[in-house]
Amino acid sequence: MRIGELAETTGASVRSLRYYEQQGLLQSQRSGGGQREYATEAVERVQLIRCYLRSGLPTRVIAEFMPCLHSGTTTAAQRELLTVERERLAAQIAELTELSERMDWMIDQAELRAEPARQADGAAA
Amino acid sequence: MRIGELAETTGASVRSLRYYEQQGLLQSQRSGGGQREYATEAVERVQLIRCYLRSGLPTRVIAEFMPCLHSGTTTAAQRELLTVERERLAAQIAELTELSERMDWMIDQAELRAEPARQADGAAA
DNA sequence: CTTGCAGCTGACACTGATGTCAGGTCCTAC
DNA sequence: GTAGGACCTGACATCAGTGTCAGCTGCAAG
Repeated sequence: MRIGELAETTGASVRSLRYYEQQGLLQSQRSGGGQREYATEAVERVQLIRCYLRSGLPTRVIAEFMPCLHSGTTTAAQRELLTVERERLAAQIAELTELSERMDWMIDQAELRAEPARQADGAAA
Repeated sequence: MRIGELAETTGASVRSLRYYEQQGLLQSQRSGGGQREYATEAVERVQLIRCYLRSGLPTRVIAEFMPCLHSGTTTAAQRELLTVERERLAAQIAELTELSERMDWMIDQAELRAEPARQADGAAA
């Protein structure tokens, strides 16, 4: 598959795909005149990359443990990094969960404050 | 409280606090010669702002529903925004949770691959 | 062979939150 | 009143990911 198709199926821009490769997150074969050729696994790989990016990991860090996915061995440093990032992720999830609850509360409040007259009507808003 | 103290208690930099104000996230009284004066509630406010920022909300969006917190009323647009962002947050939490699980798996794999010889020893690694 | 779309590289721009510096002002302690 | 630290504004820098443009090349269809 060429870069345009990969971009379309993953939702990443062509620009981003080249950037991921430049940062060592993604590999490609070059076919003949230098055009990138991707295996079908690349789709999943790109989705994973974007997931990590959305989670706040910089490409530099992602690049460090990406090798785990295809090489058979891992170094102590990689395992350490994975563990640290997993912790970070857990903390982030906890924080977002708390924030989500706070937003629920804010939404409740907001609805109460929407039409003050309704409060006397009853709870059937 | 002045800006230095607020910065110290919240962990935000003085620079960031001024930026939050500039973006409409934070208010301050100006005392005499133009120095910012914060009420004690500002501490909580700043923590909330930073929490939202960490969750990926841009200041522009935060600024839109910040008024809910102190004005007594909310507009339909604000409630809509809150709901949309809560959804976004929920989706983000789900995604991070999945990613976290995937990392757990990666860590397991990584440990297995660490010293291949150990695999024959048994599960007590 | 030509046409034209897709791809290539390289460079510059942008956004958003923050750092940092310069030059000036406030305010507290002496 | 003066020294010095905290604060002010404004500007420029940084980082990461991405957009975008220019100029060139690959490749498939006619």
